[in-house]
Amino acid sequence: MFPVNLNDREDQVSPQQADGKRKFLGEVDFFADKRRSSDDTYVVKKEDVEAAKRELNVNTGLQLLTGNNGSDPSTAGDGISSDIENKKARKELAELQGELDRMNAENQKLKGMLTQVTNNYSTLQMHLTVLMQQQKNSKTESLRENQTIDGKLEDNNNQENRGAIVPRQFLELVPGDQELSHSSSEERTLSGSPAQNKKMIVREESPASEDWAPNKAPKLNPFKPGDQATEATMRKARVSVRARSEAPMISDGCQWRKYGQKMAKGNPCPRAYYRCTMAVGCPVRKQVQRCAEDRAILITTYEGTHNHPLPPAAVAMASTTSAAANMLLSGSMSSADGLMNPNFLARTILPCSSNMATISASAPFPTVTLDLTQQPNPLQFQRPLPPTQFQVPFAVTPPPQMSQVLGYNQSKFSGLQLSRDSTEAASLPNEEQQHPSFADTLSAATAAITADPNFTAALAAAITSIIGGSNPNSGDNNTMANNNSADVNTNSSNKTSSFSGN
DNA sequence: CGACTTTGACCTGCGC
DNA sequence: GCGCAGGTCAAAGTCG
Repeated sequence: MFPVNLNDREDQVSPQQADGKRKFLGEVDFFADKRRSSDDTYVVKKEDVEAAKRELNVNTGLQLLTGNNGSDPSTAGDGISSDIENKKARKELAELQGELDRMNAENQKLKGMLTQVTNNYSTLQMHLTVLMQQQKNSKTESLRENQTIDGKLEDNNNQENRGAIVPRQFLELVPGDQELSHSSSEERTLSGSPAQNKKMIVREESPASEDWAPNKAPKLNPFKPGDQATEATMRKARVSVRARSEAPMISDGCQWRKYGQKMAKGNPCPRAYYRCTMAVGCPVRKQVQRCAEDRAILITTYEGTHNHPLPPAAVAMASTTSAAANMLLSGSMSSADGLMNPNFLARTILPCSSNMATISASAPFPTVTLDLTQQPNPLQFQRPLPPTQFQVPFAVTPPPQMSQVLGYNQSKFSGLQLSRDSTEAASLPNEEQQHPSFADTLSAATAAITADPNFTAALAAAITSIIGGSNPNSGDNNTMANNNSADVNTNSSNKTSSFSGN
């Protein structure tokens, strides 16, 4: 499959080694005489080569077919010996096939085990999340009591609480030092997802210690000077999600507040700027813009990492983007040219998807693009990319996690015959256990993305389960349909027509 | 009335 | 230094 330059390989051994190899392999050194007689001239006559081949009966064919082929000139006219060889070949073939069957069976078994382990891991993680949440709540209560007794204990308790902030464990893909640099002990409650039906208590940053700051102030984390560069780079790293959606914005479980809109050069559609409002001082921002070539494609670019607990639905997208950004950065930092191996990243992000993961090295920010618009349509593979982008097509294989994706928002896609994850599917009625072919499934998924922007978050949830093991099924659909009321397109595109000269 | 959006102005970085 | 483009601010407007 990979072209191998034999000459290059030959170059890797010394002449002495090469000579030894040739003797061992029974090869002929066409250059030996020439080398001996004339050190500088390596002229080989074609006749010499042919004669040498005849003499040593060198077979340069690959002989990949082991079946009996009567017309094979190499065996013609050698009846008895060819029969023996054929039998031997058949025997070897049978052995190989047996071996292949064994390996296939083992492979299937391992796949099943992997699926089971993944599911168990997800379940355990959810349990852990809930338990730690409860523990954190109780600690917060005790902290409040301690504060009334002795204010000096606050720091110690904060230290403890840092370890107890659980929901962020899925977000801890970034260096942990940016976590909770809060100086304020002010608390507020956030309504969690209906799935958890709990109140999540978060420490709220005072404006003075705000992690994120406007342009005028440095956007760096103030508490650990040594990691400012890391934090700055982390903030710069971006994850872009391309999704086909008629909705103005994909729902990712977070609350966003629009703080600006701008006409970007080269795109008649305006770009909207959103800031996460789930916690004061959350540095996460996102940009939403329609694709210039195809207005049905919504490009959402995330930047930064949440510094507060998130509902499961938001965890999915947040950890996906965070993981992608982190991997991008860790890779870019470790490679000389600032680019990591695109194959590695892309496969890590979407290891079993037919979608595209694109890494852009274009300045100023390293960007990972998760392209969820890719359909089984070969034309889409011809989409031109900027020269600084790599595009990695993935083999279409039906991953176990895919069923999680497809089942995530099943209620929204009635009639698609999608199953939940493998463990859940076992308990479903028969008609729900029927798995569609993967091609159908993929088409359905694409249709679902097109039909409902929430699906994008569901897909991200599954991606997350691949990356970090969080359970996308833990999300409640209701949390996905959050109160994002901003409308880049309806408002803006109407205005866009008046901006058309731009 | 509070939360949110809109939109013009401003700031910053970059290329020339 | 200047102009441009991206990004952000903040006052005004809108909405429930």
